[in-house]
Amino acid sequence: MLSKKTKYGLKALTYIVRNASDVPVQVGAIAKGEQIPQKFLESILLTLRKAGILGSKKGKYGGYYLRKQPSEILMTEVMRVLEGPIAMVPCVSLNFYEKCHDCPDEVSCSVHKLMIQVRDSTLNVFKNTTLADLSSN
Amino acid sequence: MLSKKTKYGLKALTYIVRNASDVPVQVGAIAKGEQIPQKFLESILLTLRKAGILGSKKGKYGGYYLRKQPSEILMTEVMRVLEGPIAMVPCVSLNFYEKCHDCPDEVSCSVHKLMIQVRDSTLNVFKNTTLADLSSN
DNA sequence: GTATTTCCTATTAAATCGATAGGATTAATA
DNA sequence: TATTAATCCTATCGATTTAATAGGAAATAC
Repeated sequence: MLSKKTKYGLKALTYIVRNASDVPVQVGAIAKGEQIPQKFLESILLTLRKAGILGSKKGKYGGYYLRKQPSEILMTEVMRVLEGPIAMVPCVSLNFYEKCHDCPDEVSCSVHKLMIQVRDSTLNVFKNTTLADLSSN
Repeated sequence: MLSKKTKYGLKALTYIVRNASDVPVQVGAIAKGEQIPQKFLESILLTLRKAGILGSKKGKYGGYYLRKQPSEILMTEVMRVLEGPIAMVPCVSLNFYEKCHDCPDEVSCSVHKLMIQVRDSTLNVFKNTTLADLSSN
């Protein structure tokens, strides 16, 4: 299941793309426009800022803005920041690899083989989709 | 994340394929061979039996066996029984569809579009993989 | 009839998720 | 400089889900 965090994060990002102007987009506006609990959204945008995807400005007329062009923000990056590993098991994760201890041998593991295929096919979608694609109608 | 339930279930199924004979395969043997807590495994195999994937025999020399040929058991079926929906959000699920209430319009939802692509690519893997594929070395 | 195995229900401990609370920090502007 | 408005930060909480365990009922081989 996609977490609410990720879902809200994606919606917020597209909202920012669609409402970008010379002043940053405020959390309150996004929360209202996308039906997201504001305090929850605050923490999500903070995560995206710390990951370098968003920039922010404090104080009056402050808010959030994109650090890169929408067409340069890949879903691989966004999903890893918000949702964590793209792979369904740590032992096939490219960015969050972990050996699984209940598995004597990865190569012969049936689950391993299947999950590599799932990872690759999902990865293929994410690396060919940018925030610009998401934001277009 | 893939649940332990699904992981154990897949391992158990391949164990049954690899150790099939004229007598059913016992839970204890699978648990030992695949390092799975036996009581937990019992409930998983019960789920697979109720779904029609496994058959069972009670009492001495009882155990579990496949109801179909390994090559006829698709991962789509197994995954839906063990893990539930293949889609990451209910609003793009083929077998477990649910409207999402925080979304005024599915067609224009950016998350929706992306998740349909992920669903289709994952589905493509599962429908082209059988238990026989998993069980071969 | 006894041992062995699956079947069934209930419970529990731990982890995760979604959300909230309350205030600290920063910046615009009157 | 005081006020207002926004992000920033930490902590916490309740609900849900997950992984696992417990205990015994039902069926079957011998």
